[in-house]
Amino acid sequence: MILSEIRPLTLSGQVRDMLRDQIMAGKLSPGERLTETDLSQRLKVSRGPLREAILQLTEEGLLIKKTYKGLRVRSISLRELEELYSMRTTLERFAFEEAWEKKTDAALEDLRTRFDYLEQSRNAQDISAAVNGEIHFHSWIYELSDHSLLQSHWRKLSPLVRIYMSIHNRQHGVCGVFMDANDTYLKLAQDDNLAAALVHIENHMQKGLDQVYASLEVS
Amino acid sequence: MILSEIRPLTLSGQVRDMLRDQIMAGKLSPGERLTETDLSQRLKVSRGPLREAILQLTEEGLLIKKTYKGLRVRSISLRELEELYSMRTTLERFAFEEAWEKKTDAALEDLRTRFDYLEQSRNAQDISAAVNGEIHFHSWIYELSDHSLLQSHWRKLSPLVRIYMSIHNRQHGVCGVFMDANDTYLKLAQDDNLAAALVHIENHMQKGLDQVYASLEVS
DNA sequence: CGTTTGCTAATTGTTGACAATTTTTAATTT
DNA sequence: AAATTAAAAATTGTCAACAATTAGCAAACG
Repeated sequence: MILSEIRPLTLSGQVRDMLRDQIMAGKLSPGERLTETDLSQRLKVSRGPLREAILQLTEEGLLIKKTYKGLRVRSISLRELEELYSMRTTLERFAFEEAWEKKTDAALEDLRTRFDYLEQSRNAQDISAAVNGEIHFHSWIYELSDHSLLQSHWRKLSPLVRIYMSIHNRQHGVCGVFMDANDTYLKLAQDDNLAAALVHIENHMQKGLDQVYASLEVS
Repeated sequence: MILSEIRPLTLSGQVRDMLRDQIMAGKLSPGERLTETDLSQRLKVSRGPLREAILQLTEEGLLIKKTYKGLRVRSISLRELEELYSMRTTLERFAFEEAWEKKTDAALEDLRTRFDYLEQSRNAQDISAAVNGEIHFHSWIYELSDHSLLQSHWRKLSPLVRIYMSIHNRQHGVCGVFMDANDTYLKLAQDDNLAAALVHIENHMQKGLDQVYASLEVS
């Protein structure tokens, strides 16, 4: 008999996950002001656990909180977007360096599975699933790195990536940012050339930024 | 008239800072179990703000919290230490790349000031001040980078660096880990050779790790 | 004697009321 | 009428009591 540990789901944890999903899904739009009383009434939860959830989302960067002033949903400026790209490039290059020697056939099979899921969600035009798939696809290298500190920094960064993708996808359709780059990513991950993979990450990110600039000029 | 914004210091914020200081200073030893009731009585604060402080310190990695199980002060294993060094190398190299073009005479003067303060604390054998000085010295490049996302990741990492330094200094005296490397660091920061500086960071960190290994073999 | 079961004490999670602070609104003054 | 002040309404921060969960221990059972 195989049993895995059951970890109790605290109320504050459930609230945190719920709010995160809502923000990702764009139900709470960027810049929007939130009040604790309203949230606690709508969620049928007292303010204690709600405040704990809010605090965690603040640490993740999804909410902005000022003492006695209130709460706003994070919005991403162009400047912050540039920072997001450069930071992610740094972390993901490091992840590749750490993980490269740990690749196995099983791990590569795992990556292909994630890729297929992503493509499927894309074709189905399911924005939410596509964003999840994109994050899950790129999480692969971090998990493989087996570097828990790096993973915790990726967990800190990924919500911002998600929120940006959600915004972008809603504006430009689901086939937006990383349309074709991911199959190159998949190919290079399967190859045996670390240097080439590192270069691709750099290009991949730069391409994403360029698309953002382009979409800004149009609008 | 120049006035900076006054932000009210909430109770939870004060508790957070107080607890962080106590952990850094080693008043709460690694692995030690803490109970909320005891802390709230000793700090003369109700459990609400205390829990918020605890939550933040958990996010910083200084405390480990398990649902319904309790609270422990973080202890650093050798494995985690290796991760800490590699992660810090990655971030600090990135910070140098981002900040290199932004160096000014005033900024370099600032760095020298931080260096002097650090040396002074060292000579005075003031462990707490030396750790603060070390962090402040190395924070310089992150501040100069003007990259707020990078800075927030450094803020996440630095408490772990502090806690490690505290432990190490208490065991081996204040002149421990980075004794001579910092003046090289200072010299290279003032020079005009980015590549050399990047290499030094790598060496700097590796040297720190080697010292740890050496001290482990002795004990 | 070792194991299991049910109880008790201790600890964490949650709640609703209260205090401190800010924002809004209306009255007052110039 | 515009600007300033003062009361009020709304919102966030804090507290103390209550519920849920865990850990320790003793009695019951094999």
